[in-house]
Amino acid sequence: MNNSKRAEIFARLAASNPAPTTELDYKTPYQLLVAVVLSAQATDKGVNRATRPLFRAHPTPESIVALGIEGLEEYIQSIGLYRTKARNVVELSRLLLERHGGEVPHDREALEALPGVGRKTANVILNTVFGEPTIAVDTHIFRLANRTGLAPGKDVREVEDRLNKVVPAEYKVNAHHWLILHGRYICKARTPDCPRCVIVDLCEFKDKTRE
DNA sequence: ATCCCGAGGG
DNA sequence: CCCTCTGGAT
Repeated sequence: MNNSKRAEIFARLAASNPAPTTELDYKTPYQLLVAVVLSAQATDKGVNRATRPLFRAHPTPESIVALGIEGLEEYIQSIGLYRTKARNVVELSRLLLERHGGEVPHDREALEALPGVGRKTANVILNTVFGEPTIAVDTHIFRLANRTGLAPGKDVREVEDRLNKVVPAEYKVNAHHWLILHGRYICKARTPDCPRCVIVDLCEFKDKTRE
């Protein structure tokens, strides 16, 4: 796929998507960090259902640490991987207080040093909280990038590197949100909604119904 | 490569 | 019933 085609794809995604936003409910950078950690292998709806009452009762790292692992498990039991996540979130909150004054650090190394936080989560925070031009490649974006031919790669890191080379400068900060929304609602895993897709004509996948 | 883990979609 | 969901750590 050539670059003018790619530029056209980003232009259309920009035009067809609403203002960039996450679908996770949160009020502070800390809450976003917790919500993203909880979202691993879980749906955003499920995460929001759990975090709404959680954040109402325990909005801060101090409060989550006080709540403790077992207490947190009760809030997030309906999410997959809840034991690991409860441990990670309480420990992560403790480390935030210990190392960063309870604030979410604007620093990739510091973020990835927190339990439960890997490259993908760090990229979401850097982009959404700090406005950096990072692209967090999740399952949606990985599928979209490969399927369409936009930025094919064998693993998540390769797709991320290719996307970073290919995204036009003016879309760097918002590209992540448009890509993920398109992957989630249009270029769906099982049943892609090609009739409603604004880039079908540029897509290498358009005639197939399955990968 | 495998485990952690449960809910909901198709 | 099988698969997927905004992964990360071992």
